[in-house]
Amino acid sequence: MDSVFTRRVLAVVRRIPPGRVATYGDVAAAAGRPRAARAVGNIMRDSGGRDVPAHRVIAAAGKLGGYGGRIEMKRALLRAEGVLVSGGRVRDFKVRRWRRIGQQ
DNA sequence: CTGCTGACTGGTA
DNA sequence: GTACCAGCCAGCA
Repeated sequence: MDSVFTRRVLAVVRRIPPGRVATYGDVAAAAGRPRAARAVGNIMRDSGGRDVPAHRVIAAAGKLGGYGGRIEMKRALLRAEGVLVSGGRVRDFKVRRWRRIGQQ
């Protein structure tokens, strides 16, 4: 069974709109634990198979972060939503970043 | 309980 | 710009 924190994190990630991205820290904050970015990463790693757009969760400063060793797939999914990636960074990160998730 | 392990982050050099 | 580092925290042995 998932812990409360895990469920909250998954719920938050599911609210990220297509074409937008959020950092592990943003998700952690939205889930109520601003400093649990690493824990969020662990949850994303184990979120395979679930109905969760984990590819929209990236690292700080627009860096891609990980994707179970399948970064190419992460880039492809983002590109399919109109999010361009170059030099290992999401372009227009500041504009595409989804903050304050949970407040609408 | 203790002690790792990370899809992390912000600070410093 | 890059590199290293301490702090962080859920999950698991």
